[in-house]
Amino acid sequence: MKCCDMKGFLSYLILWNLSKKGMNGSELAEELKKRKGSKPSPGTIYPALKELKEKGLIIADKNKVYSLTKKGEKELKSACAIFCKTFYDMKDMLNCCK
Amino acid sequence: MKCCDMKGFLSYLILWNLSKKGMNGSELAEELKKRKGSKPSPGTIYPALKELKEKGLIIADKNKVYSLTKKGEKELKSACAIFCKTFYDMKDMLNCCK
DNA sequence: CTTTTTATATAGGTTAACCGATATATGTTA
DNA sequence: TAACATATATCGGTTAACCTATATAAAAAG
Repeated sequence: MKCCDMKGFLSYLILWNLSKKGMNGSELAEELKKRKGSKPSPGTIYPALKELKEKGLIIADKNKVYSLTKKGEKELKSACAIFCKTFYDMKDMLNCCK
Repeated sequence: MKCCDMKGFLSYLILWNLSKKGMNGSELAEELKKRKGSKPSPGTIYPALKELKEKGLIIADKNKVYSLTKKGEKELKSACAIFCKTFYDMKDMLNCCK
């Protein structure tokens, strides 16, 4: 166990980012870099997109710009609910690192 | 890959909870149940506590009530910073699930 | 003191999440 | 069109995170 590595939120963050704005794989990687500090590798981002697509949560247009399906929007909403319950006191966390 | 499973925050949440209040293992498990919905098993919680102790981030008193060390407080602060950077727009997430 | 319950500990195994390396496809410039 | 750059795809492997099952210790009840 590696403390506070904060893995496991890639798919969540992909859905979240795509809900804001349609993006292709590399734009998405840049977006994640802003959040995480390091850019996820192609071997991370494309398999993740593939799986989300196969699950019917996202779709791609001809230019491989991804966006959420209806199902994806529902999924994101429920994931947000879990997130918010888990970190119900996240506002205090904002103060913590000041 | 299992979408939106939100693993990987156990240690972070342990540190966070202990920073609020000293607790033993089973109290901590109850606290995590409130957040996650399901109670982490003994095989999850005690190895996690052991590792955090071995890393010098937490200490136990005679009654096995754990609290943060100075090092643990520093670690938590930096973990909070990472969390807040990664989820800088978490306020929007609160609205998302309304 | 004995029994029962509660708490803690640990070994072993599973898997989700991710990355490195590599290959191919697509676009861009000369 | 050739050379180069960028974007996408996939395989194979690693490991962090966690759980199940089981054992032991401690506390509470009888």
